[in-house]
Amino acid sequence: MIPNNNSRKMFLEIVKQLRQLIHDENIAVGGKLPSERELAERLQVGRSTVREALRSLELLGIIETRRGEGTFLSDFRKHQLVELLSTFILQDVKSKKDVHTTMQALEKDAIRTICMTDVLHKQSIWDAFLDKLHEEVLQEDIIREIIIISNNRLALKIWFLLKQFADEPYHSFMNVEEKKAWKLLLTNLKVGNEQQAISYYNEWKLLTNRGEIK
Amino acid sequence: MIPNNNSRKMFLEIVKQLRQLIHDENIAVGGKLPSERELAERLQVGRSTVREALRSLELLGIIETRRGEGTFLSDFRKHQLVELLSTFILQDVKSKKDVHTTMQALEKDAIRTICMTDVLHKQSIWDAFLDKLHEEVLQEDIIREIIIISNNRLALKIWFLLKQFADEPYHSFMNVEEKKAWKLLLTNLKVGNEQQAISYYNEWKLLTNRGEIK
DNA sequence: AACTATGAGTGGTCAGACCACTTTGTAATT
DNA sequence: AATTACAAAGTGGTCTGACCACTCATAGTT
Repeated sequence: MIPNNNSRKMFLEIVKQLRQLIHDENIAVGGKLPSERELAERLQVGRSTVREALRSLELLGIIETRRGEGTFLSDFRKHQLVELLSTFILQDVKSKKDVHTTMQALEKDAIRTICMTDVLHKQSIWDAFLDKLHEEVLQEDIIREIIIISNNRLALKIWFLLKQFADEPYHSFMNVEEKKAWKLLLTNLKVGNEQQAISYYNEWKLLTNRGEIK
Repeated sequence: MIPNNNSRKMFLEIVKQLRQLIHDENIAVGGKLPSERELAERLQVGRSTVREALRSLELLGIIETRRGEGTFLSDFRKHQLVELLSTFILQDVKSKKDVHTTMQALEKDAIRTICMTDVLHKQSIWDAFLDKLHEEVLQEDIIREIIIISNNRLALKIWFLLKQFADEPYHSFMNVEEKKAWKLLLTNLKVGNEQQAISYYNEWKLLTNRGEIK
């Protein structure tokens, strides 16, 4: 229960336990964490050790501290940590390509899952999406909805994380051709035609890659 | 020169200065940084403040510390962020089913990618794998190889991470039936027959889920 | 009722003390 | 002379206690 062995790095253990604590106490974004002194006592470590863990999470943008007030869980999906880290990490083209490839894997799987599940593709929501195509619609909005409906929250979260590293097609509006591909995709989706749906997905992907040189 | 104002967050300043120091002294990857005590004196701050900055960089994977030896600049291209953030993301995902589903999405995509790419499926390595099936072989070993060959390092990283949360089929050896399914899978894989390969993949998945109640 | 002062609570920083571990140099042994 | 054993120095890991600066609620004053 108490891994206070010396060989292990205690501050990493505290990071782990903080994660657990946030989950157990159901602390929401913006919520307040226990004070450093209280954490030290509860976790049976010195305050400096707690601080090392907290400072690490702060640099990551996971928490936010305000002197005199306390430590708060922050919305790390927004903050600039992605920019900070991307300068170190996903620099080379190969990595960016991996991001897109992996996102496509998740997207296709969502489509396939929906096609194979009666209760999912036989929903009236697809007609609502088809209507939406007459308005201005962002590429990412409709895809996000599809992944949501596929009912894999983990995949959704990973996809959401990756999207912040991906730049190209997701933040733009659809043009006429893309809307056409989506119309065909959705039409096949709502009758559970996996083959055709994936086929039109691939067609859409070819369209969004306009201008990109690989 | 010395921003020891109280309003500013000192440890963030130290992070900045450490980056400057690494640049100025031209410390290469694997090189040694000054000791914590020396840094504290040179930067005119307490050792604990230096440590908070160092621990942050360590959690980011930018530096590496070895007790008794010192602090070293590490290769930050092996990004730790996906692991870190994903573990924080995974906290509120209760269902392990999502983990399995997502892993399967990555696995299937690797198989499909290989089938669709001549240079990948027309490799002699598949014959080597078929030979291996005569020995004791772990489920995860062969899948890992497939994802590696699909040449998406990000997907591999995510898959590897998820595997730590998934216990069921991956850590066990194959039985006779599973080997049979794999044999058929690999046979179709090496001729690029995507449909059949996926089909036998699904068959294998049914086998590994023996005893599991969903 | 509005304002002020005070104190409790919180994060920010520092100094000093051990501990555990690695390396290195030196003394003892062979 | 070579090897071994041991002691010391250096390093990161952790804890403690002490201030400081700041925020906030509240008791007290006007």
